[in-house]
Amino acid sequence: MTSGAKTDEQVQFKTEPPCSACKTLGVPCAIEGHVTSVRTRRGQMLALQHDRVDTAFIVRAGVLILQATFPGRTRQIVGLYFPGDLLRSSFAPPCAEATLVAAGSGEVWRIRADALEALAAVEPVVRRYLDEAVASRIARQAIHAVMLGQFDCEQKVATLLVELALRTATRSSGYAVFEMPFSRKDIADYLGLNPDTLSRIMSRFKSAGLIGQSERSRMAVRDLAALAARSPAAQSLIEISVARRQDVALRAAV
Amino acid sequence: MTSGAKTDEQVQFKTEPPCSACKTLGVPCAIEGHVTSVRTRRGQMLALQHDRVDTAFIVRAGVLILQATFPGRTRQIVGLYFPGDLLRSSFAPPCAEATLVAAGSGEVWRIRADALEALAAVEPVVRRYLDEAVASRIARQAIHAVMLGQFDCEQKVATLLVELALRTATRSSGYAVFEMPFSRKDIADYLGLNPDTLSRIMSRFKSAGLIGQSERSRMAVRDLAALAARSPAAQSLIEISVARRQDVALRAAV
DNA sequence: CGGTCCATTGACATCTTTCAAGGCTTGTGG
DNA sequence: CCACAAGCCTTGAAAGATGTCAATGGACCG
Repeated sequence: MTSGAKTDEQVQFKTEPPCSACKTLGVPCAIEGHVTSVRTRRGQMLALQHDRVDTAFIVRAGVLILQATFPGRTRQIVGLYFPGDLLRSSFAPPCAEATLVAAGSGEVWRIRADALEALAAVEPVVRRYLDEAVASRIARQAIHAVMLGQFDCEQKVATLLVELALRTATRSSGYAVFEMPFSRKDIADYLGLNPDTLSRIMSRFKSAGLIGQSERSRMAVRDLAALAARSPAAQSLIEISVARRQDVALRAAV
Repeated sequence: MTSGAKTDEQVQFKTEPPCSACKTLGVPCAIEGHVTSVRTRRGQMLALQHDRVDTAFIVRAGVLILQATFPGRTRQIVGLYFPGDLLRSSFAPPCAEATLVAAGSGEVWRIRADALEALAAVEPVVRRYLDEAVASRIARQAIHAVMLGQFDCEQKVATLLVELALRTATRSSGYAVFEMPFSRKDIADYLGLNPDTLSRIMSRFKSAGLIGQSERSRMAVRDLAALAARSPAAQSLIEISVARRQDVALRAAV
């Protein structure tokens, strides 16, 4: 690690036209000059506490997994962080072996939480970004909780597929195709199922024509509407997805 | 509702010695002059969006329940809010019939989110309170997610009892006694169980001597250590509880 | 005193996990 | 280029846990 964490005196007011990254992710470019950029590859662990201080991570590309393990139990993935999402080390529960792992190759910005706070104090755009990122995280965790507590296994899988499709899919000849940087075990640990059960559901979805044949690390959703019909949370996820895009468009227009 | 929401011009800088409420809950008293105080009684619903604007709630006494229901499923309680906790309407997932309900009698401060934000901009104490309240909420939701996804039903119940004991119990002759402002169904909906199963677990705990005979809306924990031993999350909850107290003590000392 | 709501408990059904075997994919080394 | 090994995924059968339904009992309220 050559660049190290930025210190407070480097934080200063900057006004620039929105860069392309701002337009697509909603992350204020004012932050860029103050971060350490980290490239990730599949399975790479990121230290949550850097130099023992509260640290913030902003996902630029790829997906981050925040997982927690309590003694005697298998791990639970408590959150998926997509491009534009923000994560702070203080989000991780104490005493829970919380770790942050890259699901696939990608890029992450790292910045000391106090430096980010200082930026937010002088840049209203940054403040708004922080507020929204945090509120949307809590709302999404709430959806995750409903899913874990109330959905049966088929609904859980449908919900995840809809979420991933809305987040990262590109359309190609009727299919919504997206990278699947998770192993079966990862998905199972996110949904609170076991891998065998998950495999059964996937097979069922395949034979029902909802998804295409899996090509290892890539997923092709054939009938997103039918999938959404099986997920009680679909409407909420769509709403969030729409809100995010409008929000980004709005910010880019400013 | 006679007082109505505070408007922006009412927000101004105030510096006072910490009041007793600050010392016990960690909520900066600078906020007090700008809030609408609401008294609650059991089952009372609080409108999440007041006058269609993002609203913040700060619990002063009692417990608030944030619940969400997706179409075709029973409700899930996604969070319990104890005295000192902060809640914003943007924390509720969209399209999910999210409602905020008082679990028992108590007091809640209500303030427009933008007014609170303006306060935080000029009062570092308020800013720090907001940051910590939000981070601790996310961390607690993560613990909730692990519980919902990985714990068996006995561990879930043990976890809730430990959490409530740490939050609100008073010791009396060896027992940790606390008010139980939740019905069996409330608890079941928080833990992702059904009420019948929950009842069985409670009976099992009673005959094992972990808890005393229930006296309707009051719980007496007989052997907190044994209960904690059955909850993989006990250590985390204790940690959070200790951190909160130290934090409050620290702030009161300033 | 009777009614209503909530909690408890048993019997049973269902869903999910567990365990084990086998197949497929991927990467490595000859 | 092929053979082989390792890991992951799939699938069946059986076991276990949890949910469902229904009956009963108790507390609170009018």
